[in-house]
Amino acid sequence: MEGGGRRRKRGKVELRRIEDRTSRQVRFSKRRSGLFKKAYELSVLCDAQVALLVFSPAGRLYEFASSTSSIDTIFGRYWDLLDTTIDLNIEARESRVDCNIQLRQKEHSDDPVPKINHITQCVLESNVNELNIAELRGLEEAMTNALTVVKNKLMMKVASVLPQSEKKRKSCSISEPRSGVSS
Amino acid sequence: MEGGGRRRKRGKVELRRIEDRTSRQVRFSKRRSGLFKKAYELSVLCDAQVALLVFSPAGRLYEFASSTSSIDTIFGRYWDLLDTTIDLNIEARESRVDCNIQLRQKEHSDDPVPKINHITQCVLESNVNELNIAELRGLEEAMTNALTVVKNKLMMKVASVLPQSEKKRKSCSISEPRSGVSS
DNA sequence: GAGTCTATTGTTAGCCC
DNA sequence: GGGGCTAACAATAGACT
Repeated sequence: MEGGGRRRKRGKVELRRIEDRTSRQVRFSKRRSGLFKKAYELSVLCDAQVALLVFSPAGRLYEFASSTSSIDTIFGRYWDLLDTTIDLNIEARESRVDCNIQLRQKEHSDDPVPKINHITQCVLESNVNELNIAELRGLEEAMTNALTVVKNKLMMKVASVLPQSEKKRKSCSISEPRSGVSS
Repeated sequence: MEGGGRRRKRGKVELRRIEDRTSRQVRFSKRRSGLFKKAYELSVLCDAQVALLVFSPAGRLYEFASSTSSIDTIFGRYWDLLDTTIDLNIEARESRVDCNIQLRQKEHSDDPVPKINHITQCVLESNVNELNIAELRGLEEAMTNALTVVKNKLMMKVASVLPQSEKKRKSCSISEPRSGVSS
């Protein structure tokens, strides 16, 4: 078996991106299956609701949801917990940009201890035309995050009023094409 | 070490719900941290986008998102792969709802500054959870437009400070990493 | 790519505090 | 609830098919 000496020397795993493309792909495949197995075990053993989304570097989607739920259900529950307030005040002519985005987790009935998940704050003060690069980056990121939240809220809201039979229909649309599951 | 005999006899893990409440809670806590660690390692080692949501039986939420993204972003990407036209369908059904935010937006489509100003009117102090579908759609569009303006400003700003020889290259964006393993 | 093998590292069950 | 300990299991890196 071993032929010419020991076959390997593993060494501890360094926690950084694997540079070699092939090796990274192999690692991804193996660790992904391990991760999904762990997620499954947690959901069964401990009766937990688990939703897991993984996009490979190539853009392929892998998903898991604990058996009693769907991904949409679990993420919807997540969003229901977020008490989202977006206070976006931009007055370009007044030379002032003020962007404040907060995502808070509401109290859960079973758990009286409120937990703050995210507090993203971006307060910039100047004309949008006079913002420096760092400020523009901050504003861009804050607005991107806020926009994503709005989109997701919208989707959940829309889905909640659609007939069940239409919720999962994938159809052509005006959205730009994306890379995705090709299988 | 073994003192008065061996301390335990583990046996293989049975894949079924742990009945004892305390034991299940302890298992959940330990396995959850293990799962999140695995998710983190996968995202770093293999450069994958990972979103993980776990609800404990008690209803407490635990979440993880790979450092370059947020849960909202990753789930939005997931949704984009599946349900790109739901909002269009519902728009037709709900067309009787007045989308005045959207309409006002379009009046100024040639001038970015008034666009941004309109966000003030649309979003100021609004609670996203309480918006209806039409309002969410208007908000989405307004924010998308404003974000485009910010991105363009940023691009121009970056170009203006680049050395002449690099101006023709598309500049890479430097986004700072976020918190890694959430616990 | 995916599957097999095995030495090695990594995880965790059952205790304790 | 959380943290530490250690032995018993489990996951997996590297090599090969």
